[in-house]
Amino acid sequence: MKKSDVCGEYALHCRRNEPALRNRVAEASGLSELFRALADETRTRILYLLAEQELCVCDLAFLLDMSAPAVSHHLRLLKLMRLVKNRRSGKQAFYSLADEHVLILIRTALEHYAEADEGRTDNTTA
Amino acid sequence: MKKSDVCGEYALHCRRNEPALRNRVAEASGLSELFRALADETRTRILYLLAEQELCVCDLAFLLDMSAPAVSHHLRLLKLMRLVKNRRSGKQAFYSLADEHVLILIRTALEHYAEADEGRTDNTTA
DNA sequence: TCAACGTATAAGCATATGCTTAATTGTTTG
DNA sequence: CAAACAATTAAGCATATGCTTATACGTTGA
Repeated sequence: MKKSDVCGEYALHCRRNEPALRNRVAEASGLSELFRALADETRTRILYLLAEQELCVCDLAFLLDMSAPAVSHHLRLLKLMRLVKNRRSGKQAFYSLADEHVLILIRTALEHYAEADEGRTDNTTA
Repeated sequence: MKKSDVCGEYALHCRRNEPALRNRVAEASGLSELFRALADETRTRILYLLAEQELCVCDLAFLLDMSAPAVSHHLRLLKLMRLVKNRRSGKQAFYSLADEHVLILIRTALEHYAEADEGRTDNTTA
């Protein structure tokens, strides 16, 4: 895309603050990676379950009514993003939350969700 | 999937706490929807930019070096999730953050990211 | 009212994501 | 060592997501 295609290249409101804004773009780099790990219903369920107590793969498979491979697959991603940690005890692998950031994220999301629903009384608009 | 496939159906650690855990599964419903809105690099960039100042579509298109339709498409989703709001001024539509939840989410994610990177000194493990 | 411009929507395509089944690894126990 | 079991990994397929281009909408100003 050519920059000249937008807004005639002169009437931009961002121009006077452009350096700061460019910084923002750079700083946000990689941010979505973490959110992508949270962007799946199964994974948020897993995290919220682990917030209650440590669980093994088969526990999760049972509670979520899913196959063990599917759960394992999700846990792998969550571990990669440092959202969960695990310890092995014999044949089983017990997973738990890696830190409290996950809780903050989930709690904030729930809050937002609640407030967003309030505002949705006039939901006829697009 | 049959429940009897997992862990022999008797040795589950979650059984004594099953009601609470089932509750968790239910409560987490819809949580991922919000995170999905944040699970895209372009959208996190947009939000982080709007955290700096109000901007119109063409500003964003310029700063992100993207087509206006693409930006508009993302803004639509963000608005739907109540993450941004907009006002019109003439031909232009100015977007800004809807509330402070977004900032908390982004800030927490950045924190987590920083700490996760620290722990990544021994990155030979899986 | 017509042309120009900023924004929004629609259709179509390429890639990404998540599940399933099947096979593999690793640990315990006979 | 062999069998059983929990977990993981791999391959394959269906769906979802994000971009592009083209088109439509809405406001401004001659």
